[in-house]
Amino acid sequence: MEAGKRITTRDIAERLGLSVSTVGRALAGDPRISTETRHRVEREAAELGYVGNQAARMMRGASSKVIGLMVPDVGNTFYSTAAHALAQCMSRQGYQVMLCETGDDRDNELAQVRGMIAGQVAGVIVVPTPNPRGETVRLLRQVPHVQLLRTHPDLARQSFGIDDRQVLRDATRHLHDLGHTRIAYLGGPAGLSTGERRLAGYLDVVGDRDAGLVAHVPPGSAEDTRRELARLLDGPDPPSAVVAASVRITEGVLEELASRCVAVPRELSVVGFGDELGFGWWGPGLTTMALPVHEVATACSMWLLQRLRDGDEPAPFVSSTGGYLRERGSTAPPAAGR
Amino acid sequence: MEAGKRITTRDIAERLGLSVSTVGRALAGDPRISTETRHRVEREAAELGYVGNQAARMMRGASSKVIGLMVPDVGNTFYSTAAHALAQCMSRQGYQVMLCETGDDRDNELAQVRGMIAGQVAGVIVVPTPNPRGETVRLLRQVPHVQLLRTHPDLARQSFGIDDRQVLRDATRHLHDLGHTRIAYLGGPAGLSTGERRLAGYLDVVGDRDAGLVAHVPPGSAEDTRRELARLLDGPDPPSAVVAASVRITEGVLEELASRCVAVPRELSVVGFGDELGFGWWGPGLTTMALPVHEVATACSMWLLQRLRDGDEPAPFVSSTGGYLRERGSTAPPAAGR
DNA sequence: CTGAAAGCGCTAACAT
DNA sequence: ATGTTAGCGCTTTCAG
Repeated sequence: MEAGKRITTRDIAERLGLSVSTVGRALAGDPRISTETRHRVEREAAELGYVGNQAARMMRGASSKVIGLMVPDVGNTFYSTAAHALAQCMSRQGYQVMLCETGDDRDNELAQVRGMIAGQVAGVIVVPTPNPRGETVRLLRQVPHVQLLRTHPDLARQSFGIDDRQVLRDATRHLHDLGHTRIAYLGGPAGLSTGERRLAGYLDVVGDRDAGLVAHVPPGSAEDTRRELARLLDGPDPPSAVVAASVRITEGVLEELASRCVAVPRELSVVGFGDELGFGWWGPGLTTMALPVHEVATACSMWLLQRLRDGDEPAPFVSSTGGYLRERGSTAPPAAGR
Repeated sequence: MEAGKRITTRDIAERLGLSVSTVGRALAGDPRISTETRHRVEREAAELGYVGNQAARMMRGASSKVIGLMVPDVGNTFYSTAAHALAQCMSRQGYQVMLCETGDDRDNELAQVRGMIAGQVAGVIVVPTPNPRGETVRLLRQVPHVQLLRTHPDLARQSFGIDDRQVLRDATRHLHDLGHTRIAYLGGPAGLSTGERRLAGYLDVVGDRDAGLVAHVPPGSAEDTRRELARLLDGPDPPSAVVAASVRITEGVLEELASRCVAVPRELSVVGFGDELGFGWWGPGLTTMALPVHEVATACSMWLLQRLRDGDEPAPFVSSTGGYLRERGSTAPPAAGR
């Protein structure tokens, strides 16, 4: 299938009876090279399909034009949206994206970081796992990086995220304002920076009153979400409303409610997290918090690229963008009987 | 933020009073090195946070442990599903994924290929654009690669895809068997290998009878799909059923039908392409063709990794996996009046 | 304007 | 069991 050997500057030099340095200079557009020689070189290079060897350039200290992106799972639209935004920004500026999935596992995360460092990435955009290994932190510190969506205190002091607390506060307040007093919260496992802020936003509105209605769902499986929701609904004194605190959890909630044929919003009001495609079709239309993931990811990559260009030590910087409520049909005042 | 200098074998060697080759051999687990020395080296390496320089290794002929993945758009769940499958396979085998978006633009595609070749990827998994540039083809041929989901005749003779023709034949037959005689087809632009096969599958069932009901939608925008569908529905003698021939088009169809409040399946039956999250929630539940994208992508990456391991020239090989009909509520026999 | 040579970090052949 | 040397492809002095 492939021709094995790659064309090098030396191939071009020999074929033209020049030295490698002349060829190299011509290709680099060095003004000292005569226009005619430069053209000959360029033509030959195009002819042979020459592509420079990035590894060799990097050994000479060139930066790599590769940005590492570490996300828990690109299968999750939350992160594939971010990956898409990044890929666009990066390619526009001549950078490439090295995609790494951590699966939210710290050892996996470390292995991936090792790979990126070994591959000499120019910078890293990381959605850190809840509790990264010390070595992961040390390695990441060797390279310009920025945190996306989640933050861990030991990593870069620069981060771009969603204002998780505001998002959940607004979601919860919407239900509160409708008159709900038993609002259940379905969130991710404890220990995640975002999870804590989302819970705080919820508690901002309900106080400690509904502590019994807070459920922490293990990550990953939709089944867990469905089970937790079922537990809440089947328990004594069930909630009249539910807020979901992640995209995955929202999906699980929607599936469970659809399969149980719960009458939304008559029996139960629901507010989702994120506005994925299809949320508008669900039942009466899902009222949900729309999140600017694409915009945040774009800003994040712009910032990193700029920082790579400047080269200087950046000041601590935390960007936190809010979401907004998109009202559809899944919320209403609680039924009279409750 | 970062400590600038990376630790090299030489740093370790100097600190331990050894030569670089001894250090290199110790790190590589060469049996000639005494266990004690090896331990000293390993400890020091761990201490300093040594990570080998992949660029230097590659200059010595080592392969890069990086697989390039070229897709039109990771924002499309069709491809993010594939990316997820790949990332999992690859990381399990110690490989990394370089993610490239072509945006279905051939010049962009060429630029991305250049970047991958320059970066010395070990192999490439490509979803080719409809009409790649000659240079793109020449460059890809220099490196082990395989085609995913789409195929272009000038690229690798190895490909993993969906049996597009069967998928659309089954979708259309389902409507035909229900008694529909005016079945509209909404597909991608002409020129794409998959588009032609999907259209062929449709025509296998309807013959040339419904040629007036075939609409080609430009890629990318949901608006185009909605407009084409509107044109068909508002035209004289409108269809009693619609088949969609891509995920994006399916999404556009669902949005348009929802916003028009078309009574599905009473006024119009619909069969979708792919079974994305939320398709089951839409209206009466979307009857659709479920596609094994994850499985196909997994098989594809396994094959490529195996091929890299073997090193030998592979035989032409085309894998084409079928989909199956998932019946939900959006299809029914045509209304009496039609 | 162009050529010769050194060196980036690593490994493999060739010495001890 | 360890050290020395050469060279991968490229850029960058330093010499013409």
